[in-house]
Amino acid sequence: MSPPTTKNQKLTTLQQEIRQSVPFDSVELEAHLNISRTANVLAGKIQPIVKAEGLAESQYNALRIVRGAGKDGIPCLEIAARLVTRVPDITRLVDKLEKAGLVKRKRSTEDRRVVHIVLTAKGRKVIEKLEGPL
Amino acid sequence: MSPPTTKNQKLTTLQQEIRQSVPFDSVELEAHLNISRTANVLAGKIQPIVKAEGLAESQYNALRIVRGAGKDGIPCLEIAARLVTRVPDITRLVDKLEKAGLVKRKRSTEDRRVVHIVLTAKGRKVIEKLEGPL
DNA sequence: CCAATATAACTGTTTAAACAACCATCGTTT
DNA sequence: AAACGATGGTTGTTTAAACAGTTATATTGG
Repeated sequence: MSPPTTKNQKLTTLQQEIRQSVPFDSVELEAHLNISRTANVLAGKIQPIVKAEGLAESQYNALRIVRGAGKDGIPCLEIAARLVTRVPDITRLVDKLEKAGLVKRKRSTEDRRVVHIVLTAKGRKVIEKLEGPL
Repeated sequence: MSPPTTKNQKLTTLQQEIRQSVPFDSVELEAHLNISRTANVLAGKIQPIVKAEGLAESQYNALRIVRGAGKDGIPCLEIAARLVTRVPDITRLVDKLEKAGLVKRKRSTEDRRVVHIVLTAKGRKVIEKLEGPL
């Protein structure tokens, strides 16, 4: 159905680029696909950089949040709340960061339910090392 | 993208919204986070709709591509190439669609390497059912 | 004060994504 | 036509995401 497109053709819209022959049901849906695609492309550029330090993108974002919290640290759930993408399992994400020695857990004394996450020196070094390439 | 207005507080930038105290390293990075976040929010609205039919978003997108291919079907890898987000494991994605009875595999006679994916009547019905809500 | 409810974090389990290795078939070269 | 590399799909395995249920502490209402 789609006419054979040549490789060097100039493509302008997403519909052309993915050779979609059927019009989108709605402009909202098309917008969403465009945005998803853009996010995906950008993620593809960032992933290999942070991966060089053994981090996934969400882990790197979490690490930045922890750094922003300062030396008092930040409660676990607050990290999840601030992450740009929803992460339902912040515990295990922190597990990995802690296992890598980038953060450490500190049980709060005021409210013994909350666990504050604090950046370690190693964690700071990793973030700073990644600042340039990113 | 228009900043969402929450109950008590007017928020203008992503930095404020996620209460990020540290400035972003670069505008590119901030842009990426904005886009990722937008994509994530939109995905959160679409997911529950397609999930009602037992589909993940990538599965739904793949199903739309198969529909666009018409009755001759479409080679497996061509689906992967047209998907907006990278899916390295198109085989198992098709596995699930086939198991759900939404598509069927058809080995090509001209080139016995390629497998054409064809939409079933059930698959078409599911797509049409989802067109409204989406 | 005690029961009830809410909150913060953890754990178990299922499902999907990511990466690599593999098999079958085709086109080409000699 | 036999050998070669390229292409299209599949399979195995590791890792992360998603969902639900559990524990421990805090807060609230009677």
